[in-house]
Amino acid sequence: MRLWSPVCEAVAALLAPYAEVILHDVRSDRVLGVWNPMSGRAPGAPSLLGELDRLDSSPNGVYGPYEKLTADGRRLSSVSAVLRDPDGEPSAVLCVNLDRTPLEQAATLLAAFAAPSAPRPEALFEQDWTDRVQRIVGAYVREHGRPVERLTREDRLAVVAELELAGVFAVRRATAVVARALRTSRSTLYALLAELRRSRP
Amino acid sequence: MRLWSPVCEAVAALLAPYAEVILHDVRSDRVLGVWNPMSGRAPGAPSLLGELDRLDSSPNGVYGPYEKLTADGRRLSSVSAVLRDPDGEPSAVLCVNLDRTPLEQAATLLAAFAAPSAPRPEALFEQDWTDRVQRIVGAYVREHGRPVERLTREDRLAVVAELELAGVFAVRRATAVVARALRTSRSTLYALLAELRRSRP
DNA sequence: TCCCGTTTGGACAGACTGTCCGAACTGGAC
DNA sequence: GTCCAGTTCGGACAGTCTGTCCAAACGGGA
Repeated sequence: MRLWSPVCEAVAALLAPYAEVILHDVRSDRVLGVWNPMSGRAPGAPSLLGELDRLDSSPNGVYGPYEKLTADGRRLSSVSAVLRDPDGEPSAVLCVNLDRTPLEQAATLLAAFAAPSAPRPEALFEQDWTDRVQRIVGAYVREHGRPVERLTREDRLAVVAELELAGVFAVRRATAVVARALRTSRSTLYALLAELRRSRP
Repeated sequence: MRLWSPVCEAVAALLAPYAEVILHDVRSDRVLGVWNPMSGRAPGAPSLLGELDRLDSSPNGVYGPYEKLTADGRRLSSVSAVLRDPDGEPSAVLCVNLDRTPLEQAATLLAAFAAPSAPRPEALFEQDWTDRVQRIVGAYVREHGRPVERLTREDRLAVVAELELAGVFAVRRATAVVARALRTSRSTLYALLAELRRSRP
């Protein structure tokens, strides 16, 4: 698939130094090549393309852009494209990761000039998120007339879905709190969560 | 200080099995005794009473109740009392930790009866909290007319204080994002954070 | 009673957090 | 220009938290 290399190189050069281009092999699920490496991945590494399942679900084979968060705190905008053989079979996946943080920082910088000393209402973050958990669980219980300890697997799955949707699991130590609120074990909670994210990642 | 043991035992018995009573020795900063152990601490263990500094700052020697969160997700209401020698010298600290989760669960259970199928508007959690970080930083920059990379130590300290107040650091992976937004290193961010929490814990 | 799907605690690897350190850097004072 | 105190930085580290896996226990039908 060295066929695609020039394309990758061109894209990488165009967007350097803020974009990384990765070419994945569909067959072996491995990284074929990386241009402008940022994420630390190298050729030969497993692709970890959970997305491959979904790749057939887009009409034009292009996915994203969607947001990623790297370990060191950069925000990436990421797009993928399925590359096909002449016979139409998917053979490779091209991913471009663009680091948004420099742009954002430039934006805040410019904003400093543009805006004339704005007031700062800055609504606070949800402080007592454990209450939130309790309330979401409570609401479900109420609607279904079943006390927490008698919820079925499906019930809990639904509640976990709601909590996930509400972004609860982005909070530190949330799983312990949720598991306890749901009267279940850490193990089971993770199982539910995995099941959930399998169906809608 | 076995003088206080009966008191501890009585309190523990009264509130069992949802309360833990810990008696600390001020002199050695160690745990003298534990009744109804819940937190896994045992006599002889270091008290880790950072609170000792503040103990003199309350008129009656009673602190709390304030909220704690245990590793396994229980919410505790916690109160402390400074016990004094006949000569008025602080000699021990009595801590009572009451597990609130059973009560809360009972409350949600009862709510299921009391409330007639409420609607569920349930405002969502802050989804894109990284934007929030950018905005808070941006607002500060704007107000002080200094671009991010030229903020002084004091500036950053102030921004971190705001972010902390906004609960940002309760979110997973927040430090990396903040460090990057503040154009500083992880190390320095933690230093600022430590300095901050030292002054107002 | 047996069976099958579910739940659980425990073990585990890996990620994340927070601390510490020596080295490098910075901006004044001299 | 040199020196110094204060600050920042990257790397190393221990400890915690996350998420996965497993074998054993459980539970409710057939």
